Amino acid sequence: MTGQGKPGAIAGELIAVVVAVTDGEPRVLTIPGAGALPSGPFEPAHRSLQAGLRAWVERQTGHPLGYVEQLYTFADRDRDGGGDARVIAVSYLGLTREEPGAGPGEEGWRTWYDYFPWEDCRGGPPAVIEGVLKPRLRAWATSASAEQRRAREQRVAIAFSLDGAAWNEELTLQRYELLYEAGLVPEAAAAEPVPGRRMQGDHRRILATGIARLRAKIKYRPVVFELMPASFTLLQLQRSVEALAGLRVHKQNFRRLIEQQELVEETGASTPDTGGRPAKLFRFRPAVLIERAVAGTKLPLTRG
Amino acid sequence: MTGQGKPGAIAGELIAVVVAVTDGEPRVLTIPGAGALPSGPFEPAHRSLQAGLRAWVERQTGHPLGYVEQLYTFADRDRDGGGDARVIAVSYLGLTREEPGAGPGEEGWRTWYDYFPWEDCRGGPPAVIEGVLKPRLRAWATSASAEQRRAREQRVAIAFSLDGAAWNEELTLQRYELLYEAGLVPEAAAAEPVPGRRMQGDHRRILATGIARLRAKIKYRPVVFELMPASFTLLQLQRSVEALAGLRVHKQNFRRLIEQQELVEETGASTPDTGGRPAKLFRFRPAVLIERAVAGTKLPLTRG
DNA sequence: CATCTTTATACTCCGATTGAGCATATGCGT
DNA sequence: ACGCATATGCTCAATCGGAGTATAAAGATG
Repeated sequence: MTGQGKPGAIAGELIAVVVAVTDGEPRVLTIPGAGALPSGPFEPAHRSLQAGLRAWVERQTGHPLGYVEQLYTFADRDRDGGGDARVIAVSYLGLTREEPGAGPGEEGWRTWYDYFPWEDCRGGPPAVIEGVLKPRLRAWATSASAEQRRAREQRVAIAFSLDGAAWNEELTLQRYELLYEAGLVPEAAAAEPVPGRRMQGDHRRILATGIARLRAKIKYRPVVFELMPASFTLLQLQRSVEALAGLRVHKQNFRRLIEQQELVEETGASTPDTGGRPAKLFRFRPAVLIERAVAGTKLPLTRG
Repeated sequence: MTGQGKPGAIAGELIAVVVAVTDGEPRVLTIPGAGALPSGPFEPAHRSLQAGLRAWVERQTGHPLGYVEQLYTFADRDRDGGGDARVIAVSYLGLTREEPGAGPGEEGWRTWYDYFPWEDCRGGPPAVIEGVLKPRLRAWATSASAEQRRAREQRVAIAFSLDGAAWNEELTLQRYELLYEAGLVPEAAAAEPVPGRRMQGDHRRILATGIARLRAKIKYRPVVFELMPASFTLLQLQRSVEALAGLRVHKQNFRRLIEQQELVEETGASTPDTGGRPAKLFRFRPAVLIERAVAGTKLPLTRG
């Protein structure tokens, strides 16, 4: 209360959701075999939390994280065994490019839709939702008391857009939490879990947090940059955005918005390997980077 | 890297930005005399970080925090003396109502514009900006090398809307950071600090973070609720939003937006003490609370 | 070479949103 | 009764944003 209390001794842990987009697929860096996000201790030698995170992610991937953003800090009792050792875990979202041969070989990049199949709506509504999630979530809602039932039904309806509303791609975390609460994921000791690769502990939850944050952010901050190569076509840029959002967007409107914001400029070159008419190559305008870092961007992903 | 490293021993601290709106003024809870935000240790007894925060804020203010949101977690070397004891400080934003006589008397509520006079643009652009901040920030920019100079000028121009753009009320943190970087605030050991009450350590920075977050949030989440009494007039609601944003909004458009979103419903009663025609009293629609908590709200505060 | 396929790019249309102002209603004080 | 102050309802125009149409420029195919 007074700010003078003696804090109890605890340990610090850093967890990273490191994202790249390769060939139009959103990928996340994992520890191969372990089914876990990379994580490491926060050491007194680190200058700051972010410095600590950067240090060991760069050591592992071999190239620096451009954009780093704090996600969330946990210290829930049920994370650790319940013993005396409390751990404060600070999770981060980091963006990078998956360049071939940069790190020490054994990198575990994986499409994040392996973990959340229902989040990929680029080819229309995924069949899993209608076929598996919807009936099982309905059953879960119905099994509750009348009081709770309406609340559950409403939450399910909103999260999965069952009420006819447009799919809201930002609700990744809410959807995962619903599935967890309904006991439909292996992390919640589900007898018959729903499709989707599991992760150690609460790592899949952290990943969901990162996806949700990134999906929200690309709409108003120019963070796609960090995920793109030096030059690219407008369609490649669009595909990257679509990969992250898990949604298709109107091509012409996408170009209109990108161009009217003057985020990019032509390099002068063009690439013929698009299958049709060659596309002009673009690069991000360096001046805009500073400006937009603070001011914001727009992308044609409607907010519900 | 492997997630198995032994984390170093450190301490946990919780810092709260507790906000209320009283008589159309945004107020923040401080430790009287200390010039500090309330803060307390994270104890192993706490179930989670949020639970710990709620526990002692409720004990102090006497009424519960409705909305609590994590702001940021720091562990910078320069926060503590530089000794061995590293502290991980987790800061939170909490919303409540400043009800009279609820807590043990000595509560230190203060208008947050005491700390950031330049953030209150409700009566037009504050004179401090043109009279003090602008010349001194310009001087700071000019004093740099040609390379840095342009970048500084641009940052100043964006943060304080010197380029003719509309005032962006969400840039509270960026503005404070600029002033800090320019050595114009007492926390940065300024010889001749700019107006604005200082705080202990980095607490004013944390407060700026909270203000910025809240200003951004009220535009798309129904968080004003937590700050309003059970029933209120639309003008009172508008005044609260304006107090937080530090901006005036168009009255008719505000009402249009509020009503078309069906966030509120009439209580049936009306209050005559508005000075003119009596105003209808409204309350928030409980059903909408659940719905909007996830879906979002709109407010007529244009985003730059 | 004509034609088809494929992608790129330019332009149009229309409804929804939103900023701004005008007009009317309804209380109070004098 | 009259003016004042606020509440509340309505209009108008500019813009934005979603969706479609039309044209351009390559390679592939007969």
